Formats: sequence, C-alpha cells, structure tokens
Amino acid sequence: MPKTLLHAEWYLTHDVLSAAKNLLGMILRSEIDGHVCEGIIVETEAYRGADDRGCHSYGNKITERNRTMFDIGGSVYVYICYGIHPMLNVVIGNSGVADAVLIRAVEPIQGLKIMMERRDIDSENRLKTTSGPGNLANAFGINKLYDGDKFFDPSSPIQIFSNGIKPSSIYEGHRVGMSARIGTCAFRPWRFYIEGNVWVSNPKHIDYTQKTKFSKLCNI
DNA sequence: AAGAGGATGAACT
DNA sequence: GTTCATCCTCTTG
Repeated sequence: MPKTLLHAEWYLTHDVLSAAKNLLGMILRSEIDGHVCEGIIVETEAYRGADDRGCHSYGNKITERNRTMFDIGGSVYVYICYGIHPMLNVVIGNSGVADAVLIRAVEPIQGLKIMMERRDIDSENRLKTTSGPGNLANAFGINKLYDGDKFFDPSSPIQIFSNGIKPSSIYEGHRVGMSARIGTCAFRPWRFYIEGNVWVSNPKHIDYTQKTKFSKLCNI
C-alpha cells in the first residue's frame, strides 16, 4: 500500500489515546537541510490537557511554552526538556483542546546515515539513533524552530504518513519520567509501543504488566 | 529575583 | 541498579 499524507481531519477525529495507539506503524518524515529522513513510529505517549497532571497543559492552563498544544490538531509541538533535549509531539483535537502525543521512538527506513551523523553514532550503537524522544528529534533534525508547523501540510518539512500497516501487538504501560508528585496520573497506562520492536526506548521505569493493576492505581 | 523541578540521556557500579 | 550534567520554564515572593 502506498503511503499517503495523513490528512488534517484525522487529528480532529481521534481522541488522544486512540491517536497515540493508531500512530504506531505510521511514518514520520522530515526533510530538513536537504536530507530526507523517514521512520516507522514504534513508541508513543498520550498527554491530555484537561485532567492530566503529567501534561504541560494540565487544567487547560496556557503558558508561553505550551501554547501550541492549544492549536489545531495536526500541529507540531516541540519543546525543550531538561534544557537540552527537543521533544516532538503531535497535537490532537480541535483548537482549544490541549492534547498531544509524544513520539518516543521510530524505526528508521530512510536516511539512517545522516541521522547517525547528526547524532554522532557509530554502527555499533545504531539502535540508539532514534530511540528516545530527544534522540529521535535530534536524528531527524527537529528543533524548537519547527514548533507550530503542521504535519498535514503538503509543504511542511515534518509530516506523518499512513501506510495501511497495523502493528500486530501493542504494549500498554505507564509513561516514562512521571514523578510521584503528580499522584495517580503517573500510573495511567498511556505509553504505547510495538511489542518486540528493537528500536523502542528502554528507560528506567517500573514494569507493571497487568492491566488490573493499573485500574487500581488510576482513574482514567 | 530566586529557587525548584523536569515528558532525558549517558555513564557509571 | 545508580548518579548527574545541564538549562529552561514556571511559580512564588
């Protein structure tokens, strides 16, 4: 099946959780500094503005940093984490809804060489090239300058394509880097990845594998 | 004006 | 498993 640019409507007709799951298997593409990079999205996390204490826009509060989250679905939200790491997010929902999907890892399918150069990675460590949100954004040449762009714009340097492929098995677990201070939101099973994919990031986190456990720990 | 904390990543033991 | 470099953003006073 040929890949097709994901149309603007898609980002408005999915809630942030189904969007995070359905983005798995789709293709992220950047054309930056004359280099085309493409990768299959293999790991995502959902963030929901209205009631999610792990989200920048919790309580639908607008700040200088997060204002793009309130923009229309299909917008590119990039912010800098820990002062140095760019994070690439897909804004979901109508204008005024501050939901977004963080892309945490992709499997490279085009431009691996330039990606490894950008990251200063040797062949021995190639699996680290696009694993982890900061790493993949750097590999694709993405930085804060692209905040506010549109994934669905045919002339956009950063785009998402659907290719009709559905992942066979999707892991659902809690998100990475959530502090205990945010309470039960930290345990929401809003991290998704393609089971068994070697490009998925492998950060430190408690591995709750039973969904029954989640339901006791959080109210979605 | 100052301090706390962070949607990380790398390098350790 | 652990620590820590690094600096931006938000909150508070």
